[in-house]
Amino acid sequence: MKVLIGGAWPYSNYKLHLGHAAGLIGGDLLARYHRAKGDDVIYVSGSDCHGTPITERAKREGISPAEISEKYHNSFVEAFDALNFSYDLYTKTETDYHKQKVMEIVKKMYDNGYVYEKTEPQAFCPTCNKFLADRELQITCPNCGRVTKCDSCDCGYVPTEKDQEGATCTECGTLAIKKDNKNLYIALSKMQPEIEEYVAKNKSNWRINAQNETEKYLREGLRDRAITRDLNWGIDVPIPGYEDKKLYVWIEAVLGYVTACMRICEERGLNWEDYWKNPDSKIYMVHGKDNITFHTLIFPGILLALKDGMRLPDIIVSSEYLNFNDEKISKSKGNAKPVKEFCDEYNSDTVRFHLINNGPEKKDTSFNVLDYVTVHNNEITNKYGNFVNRTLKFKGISEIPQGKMDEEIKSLIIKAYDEVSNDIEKLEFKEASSKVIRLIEDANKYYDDRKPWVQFKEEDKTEFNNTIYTCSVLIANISNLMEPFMPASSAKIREWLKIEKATWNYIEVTPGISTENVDVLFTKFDEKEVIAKIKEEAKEQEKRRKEEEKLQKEALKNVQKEGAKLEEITIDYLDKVSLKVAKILSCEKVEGSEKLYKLMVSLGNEERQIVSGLQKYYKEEELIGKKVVLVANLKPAKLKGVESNGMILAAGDGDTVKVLVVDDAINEGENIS
RNA sequence: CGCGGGGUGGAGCAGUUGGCAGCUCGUCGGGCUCAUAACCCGAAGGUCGCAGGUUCGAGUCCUGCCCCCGCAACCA
Repeated sequence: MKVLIGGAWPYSNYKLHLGHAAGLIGGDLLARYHRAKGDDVIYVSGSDCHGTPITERAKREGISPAEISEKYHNSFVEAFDALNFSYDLYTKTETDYHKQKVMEIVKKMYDNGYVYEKTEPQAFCPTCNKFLADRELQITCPNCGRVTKCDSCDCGYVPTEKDQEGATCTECGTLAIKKDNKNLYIALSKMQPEIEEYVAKNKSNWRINAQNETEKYLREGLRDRAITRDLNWGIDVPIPGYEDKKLYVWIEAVLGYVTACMRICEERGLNWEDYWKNPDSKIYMVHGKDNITFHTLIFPGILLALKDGMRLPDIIVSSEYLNFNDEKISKSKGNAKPVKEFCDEYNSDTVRFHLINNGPEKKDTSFNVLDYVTVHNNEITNKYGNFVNRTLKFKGISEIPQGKMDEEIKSLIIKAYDEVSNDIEKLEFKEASSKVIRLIEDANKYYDDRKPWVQFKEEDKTEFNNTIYTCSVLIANISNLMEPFMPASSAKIREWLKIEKATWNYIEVTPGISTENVDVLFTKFDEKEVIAKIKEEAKEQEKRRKEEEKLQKEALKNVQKEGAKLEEITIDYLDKVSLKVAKILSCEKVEGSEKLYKLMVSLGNEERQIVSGLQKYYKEEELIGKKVVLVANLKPAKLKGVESNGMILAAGDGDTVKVLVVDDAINEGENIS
């Protein structure tokens, strides 16, 4: 059978962390499993190199987007190597091959009438002279009051269309305006019936989350989506009139599954259509839950729009999210553990195992370093590693003896192949890995029941030989069964037992093979050291977090300071601000605050309560009687639980701050303009 | 009422079509000595978030409530 496995294309804007690996490891597991079964497997992925976040990062770091994406592409390659991923091709979207093929495909969609042009108003920055994506627009979050980008706020709020009023350009701070913009759209709505049919036919082979998420969007009705973006970094739009735009990353990145397959087939003299247009092939897509609809709706939509018999993904392996030490993995928390570093520090085989056995298959799970170490020490090293060692390094033997295989154990092994197979094909990888561990437990039980250390001392060594031979056969087969989960240790065993390659069927070993070279499979970690290390890291993380916060605060201050200077505003903008002369009538400290004063001010015909942070700079009596400038139409706010209905203007550098005092000749309540 | 997932012995989880509540770690007791103080056997420990309902029988189905978490389309 032909099997194509597409691992999600990581976005080359950060280092690959354990959360990403948890979502992708299933792909390698499937690839190794199908190869062992003798299927023709092509397993592809690559780095997603284009899109806005990369251009932003490039600008920030003062280098080109190409350099940024290349840097992270290389770090991905290292990370996947560290985890022993067995891609047939790991490429990137920034290759001429990919770009060329994508342009051909998009042209075809256009010619087939599934891509059309539409003009809609979009946010535009007059200063930068460009259209802005949501993430390039900045507003004050109506939910938490912090400055945020328009795609989503850290507090979890997602700004609506309406919140975008008054949004400014993140680049230069200019107020964004609406301007008509012409884009190409993919006509997903037109393909709804076909996509529905596809989903209905295949969803039973998908993880539940993919089924639910996909059906939700189908119920709401598919919307056509823009496939072009106002960027200068990406793949050219192969349609005249779009020379200043690029293709949307999600459209071209998912096509990577096709272009990468084409390319590796070309290299190996195979026909890519055997995988993509063959009714008997099988296509797996492996990714995290945030990727679901791109793989179950948009990608099938693209393939359908080609109208040339492309096979749609059969099996969707979408995982939930992995937390790290019970915290959500995030850059701001600084706990995004890079895969490469973690594998170097610990053991890549058992990291893989833990990512699978404790993986976010059906719901979010947490990767806890201490749990990992427990699994590495107790489950893997003690049960598996020690079984190998107590068998092949039995005191007094130097080769695998001639013996008779225990029939009961043999049938147990054959059953294990069946069951593990079954679980893997049902996408229940956790259960599959547990079944292998159970076989190892049975192996240890068998060993203990047979008591080879007693048999060894008897005159007739036949029973002893049978025991050790049976256990050696167990080891050989366990190495096969473990191949999808822990390939490095399986490869070691194959080398010791002179087994050519991993296969998915019962095998026996050749008696007489020397066990001289056999070494320990896994070494344990010292739990105390690990705990100390975790504490140390937590400390550093906290430190980094604080520094980060400080930097952010300062940056924000600077933006606020310079923002007014940089941004030119019109007179009507100023008219929105009501400045009035106010006389301070009374002043007292706000209870429990070292900064705040509660003031009563007079505006002539009304009195107001204002809370102001002047405690450090004035004594109460110094303020009373002063005529100051008040922002009178500021939205009321509660500071330390005390309501404030305005803001007194002051200036200073932080050490000395003085309020702006108005000439005594001006009456309180007068407008300032 | 935006959508979805979850709440099961100290910890982390499994429980498919309703039929005596399981697994791993940890704890306690025992055995063994080939092995990386490892392996094997046994025990303690849960009113399955709360309340109600359907049923001969509910962790499992229905209703209401409480709590935690994730996602929310021009953002990878």
